[in-house]
Amino acid sequence: MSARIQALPSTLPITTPEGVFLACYSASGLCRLTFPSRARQASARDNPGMSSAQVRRWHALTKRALARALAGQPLSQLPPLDLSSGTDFQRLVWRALCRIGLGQTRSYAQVAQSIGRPGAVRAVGGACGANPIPVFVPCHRVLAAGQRLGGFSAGLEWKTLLLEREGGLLELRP
DNA sequence: CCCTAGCGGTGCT
DNA sequence: AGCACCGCTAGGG
Repeated sequence: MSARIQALPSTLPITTPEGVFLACYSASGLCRLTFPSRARQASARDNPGMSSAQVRRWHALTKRALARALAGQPLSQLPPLDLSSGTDFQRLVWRALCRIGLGQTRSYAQVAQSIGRPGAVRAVGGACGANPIPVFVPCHRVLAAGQRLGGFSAGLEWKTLLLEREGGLLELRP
């Protein structure tokens, strides 16, 4: 019986002025961040007492960085991001998103261009929607052509809020 | 504004 | 293999 201390993904809450986010950690880092939702998030807190020292350290970084992001400030140090859940294409897109700086935006077409798949515009939208770590992997900085807001799976209010906080806000047409 | 066609990746059968 | 989604886009009423 291997005393394999299985580092089960643990999900921990983060209380912010905007509501309670949930951060999920795998053995290799932050693997998911979910927006507050009016729907119950009660069950999501699995084993708060069972998180390892490392997870608690990562969580401290996540909390601080999220607070800064919501204030429109540059991120502080992040925990390692575990993006292994994605396909090759999705990870390619997510890496590209990480190169969009604070206060900047790109179009889905520009992102597609930047990863050398100029035709995969729509697929880029799909990959953005599959982004497991929004806010830190800034999928909200990708707009539709003509500075239109485009979509956001977690709800367009979040996309708008994040863009407003980052100040890179122009006028967008709904 | 609306509609349409074409697009690439993903997931389900 | 096929098919139906899509956070898209360009082009044409």
